[in-house]
Amino acid sequence: MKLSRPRTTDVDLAFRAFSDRTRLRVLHLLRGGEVCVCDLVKVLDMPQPKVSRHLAYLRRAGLVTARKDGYWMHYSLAPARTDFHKSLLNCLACCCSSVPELAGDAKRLSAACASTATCCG
Amino acid sequence: MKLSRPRTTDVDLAFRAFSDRTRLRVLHLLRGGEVCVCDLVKVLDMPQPKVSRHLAYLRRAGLVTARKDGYWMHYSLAPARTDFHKSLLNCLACCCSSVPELAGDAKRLSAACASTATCCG
DNA sequence: CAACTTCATACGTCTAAGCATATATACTTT
DNA sequence: AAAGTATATATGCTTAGACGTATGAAGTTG
Repeated sequence: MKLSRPRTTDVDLAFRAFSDRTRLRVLHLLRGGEVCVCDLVKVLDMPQPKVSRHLAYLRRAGLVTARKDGYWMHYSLAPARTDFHKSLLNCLACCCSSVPELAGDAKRLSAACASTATCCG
Repeated sequence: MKLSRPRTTDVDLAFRAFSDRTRLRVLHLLRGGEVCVCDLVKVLDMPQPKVSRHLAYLRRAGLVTARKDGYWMHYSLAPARTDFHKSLLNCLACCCSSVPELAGDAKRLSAACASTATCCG
């Protein structure tokens, strides 16, 4: 007989989502409003499939929502429905100074969105 | 040349700590005050080395502190020094209803501490 | 419709991490 | 000091998950 492992809850999914550096960076970038995948790829300087894979995880965990617009897929933070979700987003707001990449990410995102060579421009 | 991976931060350690069901249960049990390892073992009904291993993780992540008293090692939640840490503990408080084991754990802990066959008694 | 762009997913590989078991350490009691 | 209790760690195994690469699907433009 196989040992029954505990059912995976939203809480598990959420904490696991936050425990990967790439996903944490994505979530942090989305705090300023929706961003399309191509801009995330530019800002994070990572292969597109890697970014998409992490976005899929965040979607499954209910942490982000996607909106399709022509070529582009825009992602945003899902509105917090529970107190737990709110606290989690609060953690996100608090960890800027402790995670080295976050400041640079925010800067590069503004730059990318200001440029004309982007879906935002 | 090897690809340099990002340095692991306290934030990473903390989120990873919370993303394991066993550690989440331990942290939740400690919310009521310090608990010794043998009681955690009873309440969680897990092999002692497993519990100790997770406690070691939580100690390294700065989330719990240990106090030795004769036979027994008492663990408690580390006081939150940062806003991030506070938010994280707040998540812990919010997720009771979403994680099925937590309610039963709390009950079994009271029972264990009320019994005479324990270090608390 | 053919070429091109954006994004998602499938596949195989490799590493991180959880587990059970065995063993070591620290302390107490006799 | 010998036996017993509580806790920590070491070892080997197994699985989850992150990665790069290749490919597929959806939409746009000429």
